Amino acid sequence: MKYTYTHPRPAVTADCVVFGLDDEDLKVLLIQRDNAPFEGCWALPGGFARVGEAIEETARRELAEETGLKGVFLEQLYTFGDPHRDPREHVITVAYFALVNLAAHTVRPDTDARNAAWFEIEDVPELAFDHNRILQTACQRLRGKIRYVPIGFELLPRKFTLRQLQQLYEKILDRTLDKRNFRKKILKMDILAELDEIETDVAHRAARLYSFDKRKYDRMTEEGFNFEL
Amino acid sequence: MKYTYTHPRPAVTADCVVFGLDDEDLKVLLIQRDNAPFEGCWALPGGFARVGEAIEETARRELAEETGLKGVFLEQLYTFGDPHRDPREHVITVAYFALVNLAAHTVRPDTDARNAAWFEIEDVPELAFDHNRILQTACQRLRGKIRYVPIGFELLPRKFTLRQLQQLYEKILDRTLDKRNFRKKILKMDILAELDEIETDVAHRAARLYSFDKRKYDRMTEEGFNFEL
DNA sequence: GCAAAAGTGTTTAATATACACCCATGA
DNA sequence: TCATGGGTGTATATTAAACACTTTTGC
Repeated sequence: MKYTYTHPRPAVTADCVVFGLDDEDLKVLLIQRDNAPFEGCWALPGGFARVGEAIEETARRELAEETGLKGVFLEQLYTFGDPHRDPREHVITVAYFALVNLAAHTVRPDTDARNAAWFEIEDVPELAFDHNRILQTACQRLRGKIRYVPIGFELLPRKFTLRQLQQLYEKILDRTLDKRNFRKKILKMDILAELDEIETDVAHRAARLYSFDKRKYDRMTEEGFNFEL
Repeated sequence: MKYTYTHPRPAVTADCVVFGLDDEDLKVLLIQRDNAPFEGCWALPGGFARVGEAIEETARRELAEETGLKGVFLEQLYTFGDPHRDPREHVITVAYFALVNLAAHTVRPDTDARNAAWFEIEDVPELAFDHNRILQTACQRLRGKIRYVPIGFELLPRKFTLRQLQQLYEKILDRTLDKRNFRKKILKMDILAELDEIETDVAHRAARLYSFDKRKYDRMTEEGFNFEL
Protein backbone atom coordinates (compact mmCIF):
# COMPACT_ATOMS: atom_id res chain seq x y z
CA MET A 1 0.00 0.00 0.00
CA LYS A 2 1.23 3.51 -0.81
CA TYR A 3 0.50 6.82 0.86
CA THR A 4 1.17 9.98 -1.07
CA TYR A 5 1.39 13.59 0.05
CA THR A 6 2.01 16.87 -1.78
CA HIS A 7 4.90 17.71 0.57
CA PRO A 8 7.53 15.42 2.07
CA ARG A 9 6.93 14.56 5.71
CA PRO A 10 9.27 13.61 8.51
CA ALA A 11 8.40 10.34 10.20
CA VAL A 12 7.24 10.46 13.82
CA THR A 13 8.07 8.00 16.56
CA ALA A 14 7.51 7.78 20.30
CA ASP A 15 10.24 6.47 22.61
CA CYS A 16 10.07 5.62 26.28
CA VAL A 17 12.64 6.01 29.03
CA VAL A 18 11.38 3.56 31.64
CA PHE A 19 12.89 3.91 35.10
CA GLY A 20 12.57 1.14 37.63
CA LEU A 21 13.80 0.60 41.16
CA ASP A 22 15.23 -2.79 41.95
CA ASP A 23 16.76 -3.47 45.35
CA GLU A 24 17.49 0.19 45.76
CA ASP A 25 19.18 0.45 42.37
CA LEU A 26 17.79 2.81 39.78
CA LYS A 27 17.57 1.09 36.43
CA VAL A 28 16.40 1.82 32.93
CA LEU A 29 14.68 -0.58 30.56
CA LEU A 30 16.33 -1.12 27.18
CA ILE A 31 15.66 -3.38 24.23
CA GLN A 32 18.09 -4.90 21.83
CA ARG A 33 17.24 -3.99 18.27
CA ASP A 34 16.19 -6.68 15.81
CA ASN A 35 16.51 -4.63 12.65
CA ALA A 36 18.69 -2.14 10.87
CA PRO A 37 19.76 0.51 11.54
CA PHE A 38 21.71 -0.21 14.72
CA GLU A 39 20.81 -3.92 14.55
CA GLY A 40 21.85 -5.67 17.75
CA CYS A 41 22.37 -2.34 19.48
CA TRP A 42 20.59 -1.46 22.71
CA ALA A 43 17.93 1.22 22.44
CA LEU A 44 14.96 2.78 24.16
CA PRO A 45 11.67 0.99 23.50
CA GLY A 46 9.54 2.86 20.99
CA GLY A 47 8.26 2.92 17.46
CA PHE A 48 6.40 4.70 14.72
CA ALA A 49 3.30 6.80 15.30
CA ARG A 50 0.17 5.62 13.57
CA VAL A 51 -2.22 8.01 11.95
CA GLY A 52 -5.28 8.42 14.16
CA GLU A 53 -3.48 7.34 17.30
CA ALA A 54 -2.73 9.86 20.05
CA ILE A 55 0.99 10.11 20.44
CA GLU A 56 0.93 8.97 24.05
CA GLU A 57 -0.95 5.88 22.86
CA THR A 58 1.88 5.19 20.46
CA ALA A 59 4.27 5.22 23.38
CA ARG A 60 2.06 2.92 25.47
CA ARG A 61 1.43 0.53 22.61
CA GLU A 62 5.08 0.21 21.66
CA LEU A 63 6.07 -0.21 25.27
CA ALA A 64 3.57 -3.03 25.68
CA GLU A 65 4.55 -4.68 22.42
CA GLU A 66 8.26 -4.55 23.04
CA THR A 67 8.48 -5.14 26.75
CA GLY A 68 5.08 -6.29 27.98
CA LEU A 69 4.75 -3.31 30.33
CA LYS A 70 1.24 -1.88 30.68
CA GLY A 71 -0.55 0.70 32.78
CA VAL A 72 2.56 2.51 33.90
CA PHE A 73 3.02 6.13 34.93
CA LEU A 74 3.94 7.95 31.73
CA GLU A 75 4.75 11.58 31.14
CA GLN A 76 5.91 13.44 28.07
CA LEU A 77 9.57 14.36 28.28
CA TYR A 78 10.69 16.25 25.19
CA THR A 79 10.50 16.10 21.42
CA PHE A 80 13.74 15.53 19.57
CA GLY A 81 13.65 16.72 16.00
CA ASP A 82 17.21 16.95 14.77
CA PRO A 83 17.05 15.91 11.10
CA HIS A 84 20.15 13.70 11.41
CA ARG A 85 19.28 11.78 14.55
CA ASP A 86 18.21 8.83 12.39
CA PRO A 87 20.62 7.94 9.57
CA ARG A 88 17.81 6.79 7.27
CA GLU A 89 15.76 9.93 7.11
CA HIS A 90 14.28 12.73 9.15
CA VAL A 91 12.53 11.14 12.13
CA ILE A 92 11.04 13.24 14.90
CA THR A 93 10.63 11.42 18.19
CA VAL A 94 8.37 12.36 21.05
CA ALA A 95 10.10 10.99 24.13
CA TYR A 96 8.24 9.93 27.27
CA PHE A 97 9.49 8.89 30.62
CA ALA A 98 7.87 6.18 32.65
CA LEU A 99 8.22 5.08 36.25
CA VAL A 100 7.46 1.55 37.38
CA ASN A 101 8.10 -0.52 40.42
CA LEU A 102 9.82 -3.67 39.37
CA ALA A 103 8.07 -5.89 41.86
CA ALA A 104 4.62 -5.16 40.43
CA HIS A 105 5.44 -5.24 36.74
CA THR A 106 7.08 -8.15 35.01
CA VAL A 107 8.87 -7.56 31.77
CA ARG A 108 8.68 -10.02 28.96
CA PRO A 109 10.64 -9.61 25.77
CA ASP A 110 8.41 -9.64 22.74
CA THR A 111 8.20 -9.54 18.96
CA ASP A 112 10.04 -6.35 18.00
CA ALA A 113 12.91 -6.78 20.40
CA ARG A 114 15.22 -9.75 20.56
CA ASN A 115 15.62 -8.91 24.18
CA ALA A 116 14.62 -6.44 26.85
CA ALA A 117 16.67 -5.87 29.97
CA TRP A 118 17.17 -3.52 32.89
CA PHE A 119 20.45 -1.62 33.05
CA GLU A 120 21.89 0.28 35.96
CA ILE A 121 21.88 3.93 34.95
CA GLU A 122 25.65 4.13 35.32
CA ASP A 123 26.22 1.02 33.19
CA VAL A 124 24.17 1.95 30.14
CA PRO A 125 26.14 1.18 26.97
CA GLU A 126 26.31 3.20 23.76
CA LEU A 127 22.74 3.27 22.50
CA ALA A 128 21.18 3.52 19.04
CA PHE A 129 20.34 6.91 17.51
CA ASP A 130 20.51 9.79 20.00
CA HIS A 131 19.08 7.64 22.77
CA ASN A 132 21.92 8.33 25.18
CA ARG A 133 21.04 11.98 24.98
CA ILE A 134 17.36 11.27 25.51
CA LEU A 135 18.22 9.15 28.54
CA GLN A 136 20.34 11.95 29.93
CA THR A 137 17.50 14.42 29.49
CA ALA A 138 15.19 11.99 31.28
CA CYS A 139 17.58 11.62 34.22
CA GLN A 140 17.78 15.36 34.62
CA ARG A 141 14.02 15.66 34.49
CA LEU A 142 13.56 12.91 37.04
CA ARG A 143 16.02 14.57 39.43
CA GLY A 144 14.45 17.97 38.94
CA LYS A 145 10.91 16.76 39.24
CA ILE A 146 11.13 14.39 42.16
CA ARG A 147 11.99 17.25 44.48
CA TYR A 148 8.70 19.04 44.10
CA VAL A 149 6.25 16.50 42.73
CA PRO A 150 5.75 13.24 44.60
CA ILE A 151 6.27 11.00 41.60
CA GLY A 152 8.82 8.93 43.48
CA PHE A 153 6.06 6.74 44.84
CA GLU A 154 5.52 5.31 41.36
CA LEU A 155 8.88 3.60 41.68
CA LEU A 156 8.07 1.89 44.97
CA PRO A 157 5.71 -0.94 45.80
CA ARG A 158 2.33 0.18 47.08
CA LYS A 159 3.44 -0.50 50.63
CA PHE A 160 6.89 0.71 51.57
CA THR A 161 9.00 1.72 54.52
CA LEU A 162 10.36 5.17 55.17
CA ARG A 163 13.83 3.78 54.68
CA GLN A 164 12.95 2.63 51.18
CA LEU A 165 11.54 6.05 50.39
CA GLN A 166 14.60 7.79 51.73
CA GLN A 167 16.96 5.51 49.85
CA LEU A 168 15.03 6.22 46.67
CA TYR A 169 15.50 9.95 47.14
CA GLU A 170 19.15 9.52 47.98
CA LYS A 171 19.67 7.42 44.89
CA ILE A 172 18.00 9.85 42.53
CA LEU A 173 19.34 13.04 44.08
CA ASP A 174 22.73 11.42 44.57
CA ARG A 175 23.33 12.66 48.09
CA THR A 176 22.67 11.44 51.59
CA LEU A 177 19.77 12.79 53.62
CA ASP A 178 19.46 13.02 57.38
CA LYS A 179 17.13 10.28 58.60
CA ARG A 180 15.35 12.31 61.29
CA ASN A 181 14.87 15.37 59.16
CA PHE A 182 13.66 13.31 56.24
CA ARG A 183 11.05 11.53 58.32
CA LYS A 184 9.90 14.70 60.03
CA LYS A 185 9.46 16.48 56.73
CA ILE A 186 7.70 13.75 54.81
CA LEU A 187 5.36 12.86 57.67
CA LYS A 188 4.48 16.48 58.35
CA MET A 189 3.26 16.77 54.76
CA ASP A 190 0.53 14.34 55.64
CA ILE A 191 0.42 12.58 52.30
CA LEU A 192 1.36 9.15 53.63
CA ALA A 193 -1.03 6.70 55.20
CA GLU A 194 0.45 4.80 58.10
CA LEU A 195 -0.54 1.15 57.73
CA ASP A 196 -1.11 -1.40 60.47
CA GLU A 197 1.57 -3.56 58.96
CA ILE A 198 5.27 -3.99 59.25
CA GLU A 199 7.76 -5.43 56.82
CA THR A 200 8.53 -9.14 57.01
CA ASP A 201 11.54 -11.35 56.35
CA VAL A 202 14.13 -8.85 57.50
CA ALA A 203 17.04 -9.81 59.72
CA HIS A 204 16.49 -6.92 62.07
CA ARG A 205 13.70 -4.92 63.60
CA ALA A 206 10.86 -4.66 61.09
CA ALA A 207 9.83 -1.19 59.98
CA ARG A 208 6.32 0.14 59.69
CA LEU A 209 4.77 0.18 56.23
CA TYR A 210 3.24 3.25 54.63
CA SER A 211 1.34 3.93 51.46
CA PHE A 212 1.07 7.10 49.43
CA ASP A 213 -2.34 8.73 49.88
CA LYS A 214 -3.05 10.23 46.48
CA ARG A 215 -6.44 11.55 47.55
CA LYS A 216 -4.90 13.60 50.34
CA TYR A 217 -2.20 14.82 48.04
CA ASP A 218 -4.65 15.90 45.35
CA ARG A 219 -6.77 17.72 47.89
CA MET A 220 -3.74 19.55 49.21
CA THR A 221 -2.39 20.59 45.83
CA GLU A 222 -5.78 22.02 44.95
CA GLU A 223 -5.54 24.16 48.05
CA GLY A 224 -2.21 25.47 46.85
CA PHE A 225 0.14 23.39 48.94
CA ASN A 226 3.43 22.45 47.46
CA PHE A 227 5.34 19.33 48.07
CA GLU A 228 9.00 20.04 48.19
CA LEU A 229 11.69 17.90 49.56
CA MET B 1 5.49 16.91 -6.85
CA LYS B 2 4.41 13.79 -4.95
CA TYR B 3 5.95 12.11 -1.95
CA THR B 4 5.06 8.54 -1.26
CA TYR B 5 5.57 6.37 1.81
CA THR B 6 4.78 2.73 2.64
CA HIS B 7 2.85 3.81 5.76
CA PRO B 8 0.60 6.80 6.29
CA ARG B 9 2.20 9.61 8.26
CA PRO B 10 0.77 12.30 10.48
CA ALA B 11 1.76 15.82 9.49
CA VAL B 12 3.99 17.79 11.85
CA THR B 13 3.80 21.48 12.65
CA ALA B 14 5.46 23.85 15.10
CA ASP B 15 3.46 26.57 16.85
CA CYS B 16 4.66 29.44 19.00
CA VAL B 17 3.12 31.06 22.04
CA VAL B 18 4.86 34.43 22.11
CA PHE B 19 4.55 36.41 25.33
CA GLY B 20 5.34 40.08 25.42
CA LEU B 21 5.21 42.76 28.07
CA ASP B 22 3.73 46.07 27.08
CA ASP B 23 3.28 48.84 29.64
CA GLU B 24 3.10 46.26 32.37
CA ASP B 25 0.48 44.20 30.55
CA LEU B 26 1.24 40.62 29.63
CA LYS B 27 0.23 39.94 26.05
CA VAL B 28 0.33 37.14 23.56
CA LEU B 29 0.97 37.41 19.84
CA LEU B 30 -1.70 35.98 17.53
CA ILE B 31 -2.22 35.90 13.80
CA GLN B 32 -5.42 35.92 11.86
CA ARG B 33 -5.60 32.96 9.53
CA ASP B 34 -5.69 33.49 5.78
CA ASN B 35 -6.73 29.99 4.77
CA ALA B 36 -9.09 27.20 5.66
CA PRO B 37 -9.60 25.63 8.08
CA PHE B 38 -10.54 28.33 10.59
CA GLU B 39 -10.14 31.05 7.95
CA GLY B 40 -10.29 34.47 9.55
CA CYS B 41 -9.91 32.96 12.99
CA TRP B 42 -7.13 34.01 15.37
CA ALA B 43 -4.42 31.44 15.95
CA LEU B 44 -0.90 30.92 17.24
CA PRO B 45 1.78 31.58 14.65
CA GLY B 46 3.23 28.37 13.27
CA GLY B 47 3.34 26.05 10.32
CA PHE B 48 4.44 22.79 8.81
CA ALA B 49 7.77 21.15 9.53
CA ARG B 50 10.07 20.70 6.57
CA VAL B 51 12.08 17.57 6.08
CA GLY B 52 15.70 18.24 7.01
CA GLU B 53 14.86 21.20 9.22
CA ALA B 54 15.27 20.95 12.99
CA ILE B 55 11.91 21.39 14.58
CA GLU B 56 12.97 24.46 16.53
CA GLU B 57 14.03 25.98 13.22
CA THR B 58 10.54 25.39 11.91
CA ALA B 59 9.20 27.37 14.83
CA ARG B 60 11.68 30.22 14.29
CA ARG B 61 11.14 30.33 10.55
CA GLU B 62 7.37 30.39 10.78
CA LEU B 63 7.50 33.02 13.49
CA ALA B 64 9.70 35.22 11.33
CA GLU B 65 7.57 34.66 8.23
CA GLU B 66 4.29 35.33 9.93
CA THR B 67 5.17 38.06 12.36
CA GLY B 68 8.64 39.35 11.51
CA LEU B 69 10.01 38.37 14.93
CA LYS B 70 13.57 37.07 14.97
CA GLY B 71 16.18 36.10 17.51
CA VAL B 72 13.78 35.69 20.40
CA PHE B 73 14.06 33.49 23.48
CA LEU B 74 12.39 30.23 22.50
CA GLU B 75 11.84 27.07 24.50
CA GLN B 76 10.00 23.88 23.73
CA LEU B 77 6.69 23.67 25.56
CA TYR B 78 4.89 20.43 24.79
CA THR B 79 3.88 18.27 21.85
CA PHE B 80 0.18 17.96 21.15
CA GLY B 81 -0.72 14.84 19.21
CA ASP B 82 -4.43 14.31 19.57
CA PRO B 83 -5.53 12.90 16.20
CA HIS B 84 -8.59 15.16 16.05
CA ARG B 85 -6.99 18.48 16.92
CA ASP B 86 -6.99 19.40 13.23
CA PRO B 87 -10.23 18.67 11.38
CA ARG B 88 -8.42 17.90 8.11
CA GLU B 89 -6.20 15.08 9.24
CA HIS B 90 -3.87 13.95 11.98
CA VAL B 91 -1.46 16.80 12.67
CA ILE B 92 1.04 16.65 15.51
CA THR B 93 2.25 20.03 16.70
CA VAL B 94 5.38 20.77 18.68
CA ALA B 95 4.55 23.89 20.65
CA TYR B 96 7.16 26.43 21.74
CA PHE B 97 6.89 29.39 23.96
CA ALA B 98 8.77 32.60 23.34
CA LEU B 99 9.44 35.68 25.43
CA VAL B 100 10.12 39.06 23.90
CA ASN B 101 10.24 42.61 25.09
CA LEU B 102 7.95 44.65 22.96
CA ALA B 103 10.15 47.72 22.90
CA ALA B 104 13.05 45.90 21.23
CA HIS B 105 11.11 43.83 18.71
CA THR B 106 8.73 45.24 16.19
CA VAL B 107 6.10 43.02 14.73
CA ARG B 108 5.16 43.27 11.11
CA PRO B 109 2.36 41.23 9.63
CA ASP B 110 3.51 39.19 6.69
CA THR B 111 2.57 36.79 3.92
CA ASP B 112 0.87 33.89 5.67
CA ALA B 113 -1.17 35.97 8.06
CA ARG B 114 -3.60 38.69 7.12
CA ASN B 115 -2.77 40.24 10.41
CA ALA B 116 -0.74 39.80 13.55
CA ALA B 117 -1.67 41.44 16.82
CA TRP B 118 -0.99 41.42 20.53
CA PHE B 119 -3.83 40.36 22.82
CA GLU B 120 -4.08 40.74 26.55
CA ILE B 121 -3.98 37.26 28.01
CA GLU B 122 -7.40 37.74 29.57
CA ASP B 123 -8.93 38.96 26.29
CA VAL B 124 -7.86 36.17 24.00
CA PRO B 125 -10.79 35.09 21.81
CA GLU B 126 -11.72 31.58 20.73
CA LEU B 127 -8.73 30.37 18.73
CA ALA B 128 -8.30 27.93 15.86
CA PHE B 129 -7.61 24.23 16.51
CA ASP B 130 -6.68 23.47 20.12
CA HIS B 131 -4.72 26.69 20.42
CA ASN B 132 -6.57 27.90 23.49
CA ARG B 133 -5.42 24.80 25.26
CA ILE B 134 -1.85 25.29 24.08
CA LEU B 135 -1.95 28.87 25.31
CA GLN B 136 -3.22 27.73 28.67
CA THR B 137 -0.41 25.21 28.96
CA ALA B 138 2.06 27.95 28.09
CA CYS B 139 0.67 30.28 30.77
CA GLN B 140 1.01 27.58 33.38
CA ARG B 141 4.55 26.86 32.30
CA LEU B 142 5.47 30.53 32.38
CA ARG B 143 4.09 30.91 35.89
CA GLY B 144 5.79 27.76 37.09
CA LYS B 145 9.10 28.53 35.48
CA ILE B 146 9.52 32.18 36.28
CA ARG B 147 9.75 31.42 39.98
CA TYR B 148 12.92 29.41 39.75
CA VAL B 149 14.54 30.34 36.45
CA PRO B 150 15.24 34.00 35.72
CA ILE B 151 13.57 34.02 32.32
CA GLY B 152 11.52 37.05 33.24
CA PHE B 153 14.31 39.33 32.08
CA GLU B 154 13.60 38.29 28.49
CA LEU B 155 10.34 40.19 28.73
CA LEU B 156 11.93 43.43 29.88
CA PRO B 157 14.10 45.93 28.06
CA ARG B 158 17.81 45.47 28.62
CA LYS B 159 17.78 48.26 31.19
CA PHE B 160 14.96 48.23 33.67
CA THR B 161 13.97 49.44 37.11
CA LEU B 162 13.25 47.23 40.08
CA ARG B 163 9.68 48.41 39.97
CA GLN B 164 9.31 47.13 36.41
CA LEU B 165 10.76 43.80 37.45
CA GLN B 166 8.48 43.54 40.44
CA GLN B 167 5.41 44.46 38.41
CA LEU B 168 6.35 41.77 35.90
CA TYR B 169 6.45 39.17 38.64
CA GLU B 170 3.22 40.40 40.13
CA LYS B 171 1.55 40.25 36.74
CA ILE B 172 2.65 36.73 35.97
CA LEU B 173 2.23 35.27 39.44
CA ASP B 174 -1.00 37.22 39.88
CA ARG B 175 -0.36 38.42 43.40
CA THR B 176 1.22 41.43 45.05
CA LEU B 177 4.73 41.27 46.45
CA ASP B 178 6.20 43.33 49.26
CA LYS B 179 8.47 45.98 47.78
CA ARG B 180 11.19 45.82 50.42
CA ASN B 181 11.33 42.06 50.54
CA PHE B 182 11.36 41.79 46.77
CA ARG B 183 14.29 44.19 46.44
CA LYS B 184 16.23 42.58 49.24
CA LYS B 185 15.82 39.15 47.74
CA ILE B 186 16.60 39.95 44.15
CA LEU B 187 19.60 42.14 45.00
CA LYS B 188 21.02 39.56 47.39
CA MET B 189 21.11 37.06 44.54
CA ASP B 190 23.70 39.23 42.89
CA ILE B 191 22.57 38.60 39.34
CA LEU B 192 21.72 42.21 38.55
CA ALA B 193 24.21 44.84 37.49
CA GLU B 194 23.50 48.26 38.92
CA LEU B 195 23.93 50.80 36.16
CA ASP B 196 25.02 54.40 36.45
CA GLU B 197 21.80 55.49 34.88
CA ILE B 198 18.33 56.40 35.99
CA GLU B 199 15.08 56.33 34.13
CA THR B 200 14.00 59.44 32.26
CA ASP B 201 10.70 61.09 31.41
CA VAL B 202 8.90 60.08 34.55
CA ALA B 203 6.72 62.43 36.50
CA HIS B 204 8.31 61.57 39.82
CA ARG B 205 11.67 60.66 41.26
CA ALA B 206 13.58 58.65 38.67
CA ALA B 207 14.56 55.12 39.63
CA ARG B 208 17.93 53.51 39.13
CA LEU B 209 18.33 51.23 36.12
CA TYR B 210 19.62 47.68 36.32
CA SER B 211 20.51 45.03 33.79
CA PHE B 212 20.49 41.26 34.12
CA ASP B 213 24.02 39.90 34.36
CA LYS B 214 23.82 36.59 32.55
CA ARG B 215 27.49 35.82 33.09
CA LYS B 216 27.13 36.06 36.85
CA TYR B 217 24.00 33.98 36.72
CA ASP B 218 25.59 31.25 34.63
CA ARG B 219 28.59 31.09 36.93
CA MET B 220 26.32 30.78 39.96
CA THR B 221 24.10 28.07 38.52
CA GLU B 222 27.19 26.04 37.66
CA GLU B 223 28.17 26.25 41.31
CA GLY B 224 24.80 24.84 42.25
CA PHE B 225 22.98 27.99 43.24
CA ASN B 226 19.31 28.17 42.62
CA PHE B 227 17.34 31.22 41.78
CA GLU B 228 14.01 31.13 43.46
CA LEU B 229 11.65 33.92 44.03
C1' DG C 1 24.65 -10.81 73.29
C1' DC C 2 25.40 -8.76 69.10
C1' DA C 3 24.51 -6.90 64.64
C1' DA C 4 21.38 -4.01 62.10
C1' DA C 5 18.19 -0.95 61.42
C1' DA C 6 13.94 1.49 63.73
C1' DG C 7 12.57 5.19 65.90
C1' DT C 8 12.68 9.67 68.27
C1' DG C 9 13.76 15.71 70.10
C1' DT C 10 16.27 19.66 70.74
C1' DT C 11 19.25 23.37 69.72
C1' DT C 12 20.87 26.67 66.44
C1' DA C 13 21.15 29.05 62.18
C1' DA C 14 19.02 30.78 58.17
C1' DT C 15 15.29 32.48 55.79
C1' DA C 16 10.74 34.51 55.06
C1' DT C 17 7.37 37.70 56.41
C1' DA C 18 5.23 41.73 58.01
C1' DC C 19 5.34 46.32 58.41
C1' DA C 20 5.98 52.42 57.88
C1' DC C 21 8.38 56.25 57.06
C1' DC C 22 11.27 59.91 54.80
C1' DC C 23 13.16 61.41 50.22
C1' DA C 24 13.57 63.15 45.52
C1' DT C 25 11.42 64.85 41.58
C1' DG C 26 8.33 66.95 38.13
C1' DA C 27 4.01 68.97 37.38
C1' DT D 1 3.12 72.19 47.51
C1' DC D 2 1.45 68.10 46.25
C1' DA D 3 1.26 63.73 44.07
C1' DT D 4 3.95 59.88 42.84
C1' DG D 5 6.86 56.46 43.35
C1' DG D 6 12.02 55.65 45.22
C1' DG D 7 14.38 53.96 48.61
C1' DT D 8 15.46 51.86 53.17
C1' DG D 9 15.68 48.52 58.31
C1' DT D 10 14.09 45.80 62.02
C1' DA D 11 11.58 42.55 64.71
C1' DT D 12 9.22 38.14 64.60
C1' DA D 13 7.93 33.77 62.96
C1' DT D 14 8.93 29.94 60.31
C1' DT D 15 11.73 26.60 58.42
C1' DA D 16 16.08 24.05 57.68
C1' DA D 17 20.11 21.82 59.43
C1' DA D 18 22.92 19.52 62.53
C1' DC D 19 23.37 16.11 65.66
C1' DA D 20 23.23 10.83 69.15
C1' DC D 21 21.17 7.69 71.68
C1' DT D 22 17.70 3.97 73.04
C1' DT D 23 14.72 0.23 71.27
C1' DT D 24 13.43 -3.84 68.86
C1' DT D 25 14.29 -7.94 66.50
C1' DG D 26 16.45 -11.98 64.33
C1' DC D 27 20.35 -14.67 64.31
